[in-house]
Amino acid sequence: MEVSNEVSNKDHKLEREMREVGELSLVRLVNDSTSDEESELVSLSLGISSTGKHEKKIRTENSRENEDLKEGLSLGLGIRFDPSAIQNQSTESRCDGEMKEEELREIWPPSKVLKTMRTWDKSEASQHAEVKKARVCIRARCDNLTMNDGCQWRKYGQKIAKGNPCPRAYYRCTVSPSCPVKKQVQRCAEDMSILISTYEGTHNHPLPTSATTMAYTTSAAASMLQSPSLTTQLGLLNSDTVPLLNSNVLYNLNALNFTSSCHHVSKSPHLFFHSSSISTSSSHPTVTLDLATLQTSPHIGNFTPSLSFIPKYSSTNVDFPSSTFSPLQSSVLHSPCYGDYFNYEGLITPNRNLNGSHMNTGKQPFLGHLCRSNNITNHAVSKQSLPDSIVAASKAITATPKYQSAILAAALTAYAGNGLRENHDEAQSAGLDLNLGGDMPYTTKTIYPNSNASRYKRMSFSAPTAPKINSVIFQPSHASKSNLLLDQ
DNA sequence: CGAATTTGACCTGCGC
DNA sequence: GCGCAGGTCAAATTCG
Repeated sequence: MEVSNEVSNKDHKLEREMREVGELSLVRLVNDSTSDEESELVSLSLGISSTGKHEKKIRTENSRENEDLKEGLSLGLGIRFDPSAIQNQSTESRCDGEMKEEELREIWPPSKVLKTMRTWDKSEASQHAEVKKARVCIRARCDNLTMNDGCQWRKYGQKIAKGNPCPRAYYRCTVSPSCPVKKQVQRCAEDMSILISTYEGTHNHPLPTSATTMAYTTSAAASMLQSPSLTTQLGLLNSDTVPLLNSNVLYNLNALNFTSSCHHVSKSPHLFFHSSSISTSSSHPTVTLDLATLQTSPHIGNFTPSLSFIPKYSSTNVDFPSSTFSPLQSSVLHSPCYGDYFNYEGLITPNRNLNGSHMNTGKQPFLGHLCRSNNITNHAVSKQSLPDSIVAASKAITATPKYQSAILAAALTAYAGNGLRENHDEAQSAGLDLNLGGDMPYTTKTIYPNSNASRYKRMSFSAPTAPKINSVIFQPSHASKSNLLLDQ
């Protein structure tokens, strides 16, 4: 009995470690692909929450085990971060229709086979336990038990977290048994109608079209957060560039495939985010995207955020000049594309351009996408040409290699959200199927509530403790000028 | 009957 | 070192 337990524990250890190695390798890949100068980024990314010593250990482990992992990881790597791979994937799903769930399952071996792969994962992970993964937290009003992000999840645990009477459910991505992505779902204590979904990790497998938006968005947000280039160089950012990066994450987030009950979001013709935040808490750096305060206000142009940012990697406070919300962000948010990201069923519109041809091969500049989206008009919103400030911002960013990983992440997000349909009628006239995104149903059924109180006898219901985190917070303000505060 | 969920037990990290 | 809280495991249970 003891022996079998020991073996079992070793298996889990291996599983964790294998997943961790996958994450680290992926981080390296995305950085390598951005520029020649990314070697610095690689090490910084790896070192986000680890010491140099640990980093060294990771690399040693990686090289030792790399050969065995190669096969298991190569597919996911290519699809995840290689733009051409993304293009291929997208192209395939556009040409042949959405990659069906069944097809995905055929690609991956049965769970029993891949259980061995997970076992692999664990041995590495335990050795790299200190390497904390970035998380992307999404708050959205949703009546359903869970937000439909297009992925398949399997519940593996549930627990009451301190300060919230609602149980937190733990899910694992089951599209691929070796996928390291996890999700936590919990109701907001203050407002039970708000569902808080926290994503961790990056998918290492092909995703259903309906899931790509979330995947790329969370990936981009996480990359943004993890990018030392962004967090260490904030002194070079201005109020245009910060929203520039964030806008694309937020922009793409609006394509989330909410279930129909999330009408507050899915039926909104024009969406914008009241707030998003980045926290770099000691345990897990987290990007929080708040969809719960979405509004359909036509006065988006008045949206002026207050911004505070305390970079994790720098002890130096940075003062940003006051300014209104980035015109680029404003234009993006105003974009008909933005509003039309949801079709009338609240589903993601396909990644096609107005001609029905495939868009964005992954070689187009990031800003190009944004400019193009600005050209597609059909709504009664003001059209803005790209202001000089944005051009300046783009120059500033592209001239700074250290921003490139963040840009890449944002660009991937843009790719995922590219080729939006102008509206449903136009799509139909073009002979397109707007529902290519499909809607992979959840396999989970019950998350909340849990009546078994005895299980949580240790829980306490004290008020949430004051955040000890550094944060970036975008908040709406009706003041003429935004407040850019820095404190630590 | 296999797959998915539930839930008590256990592990781990962190603060004191 | 201890206790707490978050997170995970895995046997039992439920579901389709």
